[in-house]
Amino acid sequence: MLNWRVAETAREVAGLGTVTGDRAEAPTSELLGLMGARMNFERNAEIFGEEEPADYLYKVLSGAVRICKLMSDGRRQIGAFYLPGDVFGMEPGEVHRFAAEAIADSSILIVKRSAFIIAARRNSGMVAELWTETMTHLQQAQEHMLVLGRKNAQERIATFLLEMARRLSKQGAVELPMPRQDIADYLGLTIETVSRTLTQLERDGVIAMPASRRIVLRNQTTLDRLNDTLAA
Amino acid sequence: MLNWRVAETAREVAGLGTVTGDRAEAPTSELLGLMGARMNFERNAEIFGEEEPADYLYKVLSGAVRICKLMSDGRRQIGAFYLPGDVFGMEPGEVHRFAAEAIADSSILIVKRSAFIIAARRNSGMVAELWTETMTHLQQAQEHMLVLGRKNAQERIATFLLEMARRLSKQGAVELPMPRQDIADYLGLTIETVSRTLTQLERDGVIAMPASRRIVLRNQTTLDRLNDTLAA
DNA sequence: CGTGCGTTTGAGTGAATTCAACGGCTGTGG
DNA sequence: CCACAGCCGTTGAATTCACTCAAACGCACG
Repeated sequence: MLNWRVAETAREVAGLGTVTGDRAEAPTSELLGLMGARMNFERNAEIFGEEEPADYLYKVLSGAVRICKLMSDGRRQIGAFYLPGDVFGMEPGEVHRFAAEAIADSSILIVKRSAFIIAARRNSGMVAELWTETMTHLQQAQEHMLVLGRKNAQERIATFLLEMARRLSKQGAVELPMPRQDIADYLGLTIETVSRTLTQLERDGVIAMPASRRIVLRNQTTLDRLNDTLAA
Repeated sequence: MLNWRVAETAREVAGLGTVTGDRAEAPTSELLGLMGARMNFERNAEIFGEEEPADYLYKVLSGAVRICKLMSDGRRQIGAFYLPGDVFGMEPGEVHRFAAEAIADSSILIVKRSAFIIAARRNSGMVAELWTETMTHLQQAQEHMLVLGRKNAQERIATFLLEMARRLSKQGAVELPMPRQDIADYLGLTIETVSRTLTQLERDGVIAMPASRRIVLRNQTTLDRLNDTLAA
C-alpha cells in the first residue's frame, strides 16, 4: 500500500492506487530504507508497550502484528492486525495507547517519527494539525473499540459519561446534546439498556439525573473504576 | 483543540497543548475563516451522506454532530460524536464512508480539503502518504466499530474472513497468521464462539477448513450477505 | 509415549435483547 | 383552560445469543 516513494497521482495520494498483489514481503524503498533500521521480532515479542514513548513509526516487511489493549482484569481488545506493507505506530501524543506485538516471526522497518512531524509542521502548520487531528480520531476510535468489544453495559455507560464530562463539562453536571437512541447506537446497546443502566447508576447514587439530558456525576471513583481507570 | 493557527511547540503539534475550557462556541481563526464558509444545520439535518464525495473538511463551531453507518436492516452504529472545536470529514478516499448529521442545531465551518492534500503532497510526499495511511486506519477502525457494536457472531466472522481474504488472499484460500484467541479478541468474542461459528459455517458449506489456520471461502455470496455487502 | 498447546465440543447460565405497555413533557388547537 | 397528539424516556416480562465452566481432541515435539 505505502511504498515510501512520492505518490504521482491524486489517486495514489488518496491511497487508492498501486494495486498490491502478494504481500508476503513488502518492498523497502531506498528513501526510507536509509532512514530506518530493519528489525526482527519473534512470535509474541513486544514491539512497543502501552504508555511507552511513541518515537518511531513502523512498517511491516514480513509477518504480522497486532495492536492491543488490556483491561486490569485481563480482558483484551485487539485494535487492528497489521500485515506486510502496513505502517503503524502513528500517535497524536507522546506515548502509545496500545501495545504492539508480533503475531508470527516478523521483520519490521523502524524509522524515527520526529522527522515527519517536523516536516509536516515546517511546510504547513495546518497540514501538521490536520494530521494530528486525524491521529487523535484514530486513537479515539481504537479506544472506543475496547468499549464496544469488551465492556458490559454499565462500563460502557460509565465510559461514555466520563468522555462527555471531559469534552463538555459545565463543572459537575453534563448536559447531553443527544437523545437516548444516539447514545445506544454509539455504545452498541439498545435504548432500553441505556435507560435501565442510567436508572441503576442513579439508584446506586453514582449519578443524579435532574433531567433526562442532564447528568450529575456524584461518585467519580466508581465511574473511574467502571471505566477501568484508577491510575490513568 | 485545533485552533487553526500554526502550532508553536512540539507539544502543540502533538495535540496535547492549549487546554480547552468551555467549548460551547469554538473560535474561528482568521486563517481558515477566510478559506471556508459557515453553514447552519437544523437538528437531524444531513451534513454529508455515506458514499458522497469527500471534498470538504468540517469544523464544529456550535452544536453537535454524529457520524453513523446504517446496515441494510436498519441497525445503526455511531462512529463518533463531534463537539465544538472538533474537525471531521478526513477521508483517505474520494467518498465518505459514514454519514454525518447534526444532533442539535449546529453551525459548521466548511473548507475545501483538496488544498491540504495538495499542500502536504507538494512539501513532502511522505507526509502526505503517512497522513493518508492514518486516515485509512481511522476508516478501518470506524468500520470495525460497526462489527463490534452491531453485528452478531456469524456476521463478525464473515466480515473478518472477507477482510483477511482481501488483505492476504492467496487465491481462494486464506492462511490465517493468528490463533483463535487473537481472532476472538479482535472480534469481541470468546475463543469458543469463534470456534463454534467457524464449525457451523463449515457445516453449512460456506467455508472449508483443511487446517485450523487455513480457510477456503466456498460461498462468497453468503459471506457477502452476512457482511451486509450485496452491492458495495 | 507422554507433555503441552491450540482447538473443538458440550451443558448450563446469564446479561442484554425483544416485545409490550406506560409515563411525562411540550406544543397545538378547540 | 383543557384535550390530545407526538416524542422521548422508562419499566416489566420473556427470550435468546453468546458466555462460562468443563472436558476431550489432535497434533507437534522431546
